[in-house]
Amino acid sequence: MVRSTFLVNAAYADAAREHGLTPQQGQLLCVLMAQPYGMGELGAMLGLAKSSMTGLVDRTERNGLVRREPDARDTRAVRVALTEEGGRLADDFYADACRRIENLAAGLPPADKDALAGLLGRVVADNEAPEVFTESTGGE
Amino acid sequence: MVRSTFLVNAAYADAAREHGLTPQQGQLLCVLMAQPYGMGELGAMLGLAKSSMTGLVDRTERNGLVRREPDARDTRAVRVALTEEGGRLADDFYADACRRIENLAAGLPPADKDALAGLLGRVVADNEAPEVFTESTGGE
DNA sequence: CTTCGGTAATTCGCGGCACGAACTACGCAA
DNA sequence: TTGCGTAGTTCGTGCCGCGAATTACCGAAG
Repeated sequence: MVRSTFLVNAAYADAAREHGLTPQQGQLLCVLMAQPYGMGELGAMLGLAKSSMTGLVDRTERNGLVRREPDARDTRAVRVALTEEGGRLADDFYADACRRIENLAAGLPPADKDALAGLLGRVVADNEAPEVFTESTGGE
Repeated sequence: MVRSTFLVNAAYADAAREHGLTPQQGQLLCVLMAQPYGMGELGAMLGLAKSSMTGLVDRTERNGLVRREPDARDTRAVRVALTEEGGRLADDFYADACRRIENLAAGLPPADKDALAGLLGRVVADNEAPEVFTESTGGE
């Protein structure tokens, strides 16, 4: 259902706005919660061109949420890391976004919520790691 | 699951791009498949400010997909309608987008697909028409 | 009829977002 | 050393979304 996607999108965007973030900047912060990454890695993870990343990191850096650090192993490369403030905001935003999305399913009985989570998890798993081992379904 | 939303978004965006549309223009076409609407109505349906609609309709009109028609009852108002070409494209795009999204669940057995559709439908129904009749669940 | 508040849409200026092409600067191997 | 590949940036373009101000009209109240 496409419409359920709109709901999630809207909930996500609302959560971001309420924390003074754009959805993209929020996503960036969430990715960086785990660990710092290089620009190229971030682009791959978020599905963006390198040139798009520069701007996104620029804006987020200007807001004091992330920092560019030199990579010890590679003079060319850069590690993007959360600042103190960025880390706090990321935690808050992440929790809030989860809460809101959880809330969308509030009308469902717990068993159905579990079922839904399980099904969506399967869909994600099926689509997240394709490419390899396309044995029987002559894909492309 | 937020990630399933990304998948749907990506599938939708891909479908749009392949038909030479932006996601927003694709959405506009889909809404107009049913019938023409005024600018204000469209803004409400798509969750956009009126000033945002003007530009979106401008660009889509420039591509020859929609047309502004005067409203017989109200000289101020405008009806936005699909052109011939826009109608064809809307049909194609809509079918394609549905196919792609359907495909995301291809790895699930039919029974699970039905279950998923049912659950998501409930979530949508619960969230689409709130506001009224919040009787027992002291909502908000 | 005139006045006047509300409404439909547009215009303007701003900023975010995404892209590709061109460029810099470095890593690395031949 | 030469030269290819890679990490990031810059630049120019276009889409998108917003709020504030503006234009033009509707409709009701006086």
